[in-house]
Amino acid sequence: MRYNSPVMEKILPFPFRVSIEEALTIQKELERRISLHYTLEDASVNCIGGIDVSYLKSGFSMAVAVVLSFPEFQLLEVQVGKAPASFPYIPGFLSFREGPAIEKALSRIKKEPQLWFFDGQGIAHPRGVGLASHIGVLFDLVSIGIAKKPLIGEFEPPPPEKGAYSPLYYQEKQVGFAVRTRKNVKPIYVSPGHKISLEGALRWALKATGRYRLPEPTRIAHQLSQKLKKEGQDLGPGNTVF
DNA sequence: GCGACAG
DNA sequence: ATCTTGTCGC
Repeated sequence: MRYNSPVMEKILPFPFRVSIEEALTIQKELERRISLHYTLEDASVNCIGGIDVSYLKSGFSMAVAVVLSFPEFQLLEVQVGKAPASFPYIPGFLSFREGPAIEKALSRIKKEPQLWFFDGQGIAHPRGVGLASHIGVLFDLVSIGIAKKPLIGEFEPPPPEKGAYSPLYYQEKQVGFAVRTRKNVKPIYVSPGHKISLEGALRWALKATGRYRLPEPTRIAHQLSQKLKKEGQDLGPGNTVF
């Protein structure tokens, strides 16, 4: 796992530890590098990844990255990354709070999934660069944003049937979809992160969904994240920044 | 100014 | 996200 060098030339050496002003500049730089072109070869996708972040009493954030086989959804790899949660949570700047831990977890992944799922927005963001897009461009990954709640935009509630969806618009443009992954259950908000199209993101979000509201990658990552935290995993595969 | 506001 | 138990319903 390495940084997308062209991007890093612009935002090294501290991609996440920045001021709001610098964060805005970085987001602008990353946004222009987002690709919404679908390049995945569906038949060759046999591995998908998911990342979720939880917070520890210690003030650290812990990111859990999981790799699942596709379409079996068997757990193939788990990596953990911890870092001080120094940047505060500010809607529109989540990447800067969770980025450090995510970078740690991603850097330890050995098996490379063809597609990554993030718990947050992709391009459905005030400046078009949500968590999935931000990390996607930074690490040159194909990514999709899977959010449990909308951040921006307008949409009509999709029909209460499993698989139903409606477009999510923001400033005249479609930036994602409100998707009903289960009958009579609240929808999730799907938007492309990087190197994938709107339709591709929608299709893969549904293909990666099993019997639960959330797609398997982020669902499993979240489940493990909560489990590891509860068991006080201050040891294990995860180390610390600094 | 008021309300909204991923995790 | 996090603080927190049981409980109603598909």
